[in-house]
Amino acid sequence: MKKNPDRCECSIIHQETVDHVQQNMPKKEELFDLAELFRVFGDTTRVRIICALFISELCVCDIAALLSMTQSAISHQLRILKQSRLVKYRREGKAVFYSLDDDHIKNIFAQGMDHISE
Amino acid sequence: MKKNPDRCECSIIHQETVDHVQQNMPKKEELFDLAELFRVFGDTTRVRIICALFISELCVCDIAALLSMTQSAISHQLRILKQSRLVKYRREGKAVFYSLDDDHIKNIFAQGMDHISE
DNA sequence: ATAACACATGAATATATGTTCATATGTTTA
DNA sequence: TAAACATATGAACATATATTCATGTGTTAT
Repeated sequence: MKKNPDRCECSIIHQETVDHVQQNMPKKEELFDLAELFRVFGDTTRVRIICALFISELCVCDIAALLSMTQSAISHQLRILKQSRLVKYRREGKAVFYSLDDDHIKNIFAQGMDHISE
Repeated sequence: MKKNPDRCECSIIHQETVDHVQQNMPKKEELFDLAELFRVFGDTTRVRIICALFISELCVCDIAALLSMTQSAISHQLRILKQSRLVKYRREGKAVFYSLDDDHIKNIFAQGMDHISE
């Protein structure tokens, strides 16, 4: 996944436009972080977990039962959601309850739904 | 990537909650499509292309030069964006100009930026 | 204390995916 | 028509990642 060939093999057609865009683009690192966030949303299991948590706080076993998946698989995915600061959790005895920890997810998902149902 | 073990190995703790969530969740196929859309946003190159197109319509070579990547790599990614109905294109002589074809992307990206800059 | 339960996690495996390379397609110009 | 250019695309390769399996950690109950 190298990303810096010496130069583009095409002759550049619109240098001024390219310069203008270059000057107004967000920084590469910022866009990397943005892609990283969307990558978290780009998995069916995680999307289903998030949608479930829209409706109710749930413990790990609840989610596993709901999605017919193993506790381990769910736990791994919850870790990723935790690392992205999208879910929070609280311990209650042996159980750990997860819930959403972000106000933007709902809007992002709603907009996404709008797109796919066009 | 099997997703249907015979049953969750845990005893289910909150069956009523699980039932309630199950009844109110969007359909699995719908959530698959949603994840598929976000997966498209989950790559740095595609995110950078989209951000560039926020600013200006661009031909393939312009984008390749802008991102210091090969024409081929850009072309492959544009195909994915095309298939997801996120970009459109028009031909002008030898060049093909790409632009955004969706009103939701801007909102989704703005919300995403909000999240990462928290 | 020890067994049982809920959850977390490291390693391994299978699959998905982004880039490269070679080449094909479509358009313009000589 | 042929050459040059811009773009598209199939195959190969390398990397990323989701699930499984085995096992570790933390809590409760006996």
